[in-house]
Amino acid sequence: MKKTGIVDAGTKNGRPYVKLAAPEGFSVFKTFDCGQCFRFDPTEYRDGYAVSGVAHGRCVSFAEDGNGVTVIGSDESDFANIWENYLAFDEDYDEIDRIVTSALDEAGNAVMRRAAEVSHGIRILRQEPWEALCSFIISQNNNIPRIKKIISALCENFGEKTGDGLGMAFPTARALADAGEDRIFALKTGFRAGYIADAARRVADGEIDLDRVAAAETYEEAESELMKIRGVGPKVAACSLLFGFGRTEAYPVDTWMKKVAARHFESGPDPKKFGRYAGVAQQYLFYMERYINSKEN
DNA sequence: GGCCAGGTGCGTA
DNA sequence: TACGCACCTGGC
Repeated sequence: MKKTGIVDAGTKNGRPYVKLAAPEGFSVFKTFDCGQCFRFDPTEYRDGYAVSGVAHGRCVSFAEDGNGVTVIGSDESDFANIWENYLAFDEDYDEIDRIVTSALDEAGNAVMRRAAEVSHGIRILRQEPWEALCSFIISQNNNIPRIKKIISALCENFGEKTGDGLGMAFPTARALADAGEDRIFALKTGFRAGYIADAARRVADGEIDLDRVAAAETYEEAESELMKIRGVGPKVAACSLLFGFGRTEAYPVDTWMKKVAARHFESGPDPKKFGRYAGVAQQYLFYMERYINSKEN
């Protein structure tokens, strides 16, 4: 794998930035468009594409153009300590692609090659566990614009200002537990208000220890711990584990993945065949299906 | 007006 | 164990 490195760093318009030699094929657009995170939006960027948002309690922008990727709002130390890991730059996606496109039978591999091609450049982000858990509780029976709206409202009401004062961090479990179900419901969370409150209380009280979930030996162990929370079923647990706990073997099955199974496979792909990269395979198939769907409509 | 949106819990067979 | 159905809300 080509080594990721900083090729330039400095300050522009009062904000630090680092310019990267990013891994070949890394796509800011696809990574932040594929539905894995809800706090980033496209922003104006000359000669390229950029998203801005908040993660790990910091405001940050990721910009891509013909020359590479720039992280705005980050100095060299933040990049090394936070964003390099957030973007999972230590993962070798060329190798992962080889694995997920050769795990099935001939027909299945052909589907996977197509999915990997359409999705080329997506990286599974390493988001904060609590934020991911809470976000995917909100995602159930919901659409992306409204999920983003609700999360933004939670941050505005119960989050703390980011260090640079430019944005609001995702509220802690304690903050949401203290807020209580009624105030969470008031932000149009609907029937999910009770779920969010339950999750917040259990996490804040230490009844559910997210560090222990992260350190769990087996997937089943981590899953069953999360599923103690009201409103967390297999799908929400899988999304949380994949996007918030670094469990790349998690394989969330939602309505899109059911469409994938019906459209492209005799009997849906067996996630076990993809081993510890089932989640990446899932994300590729998911992205392909949504891509196909957007072309048809 | 009814249906759907990146599910889940609950009641019923 | 395996269904069907309701659930808040907003957009079409």
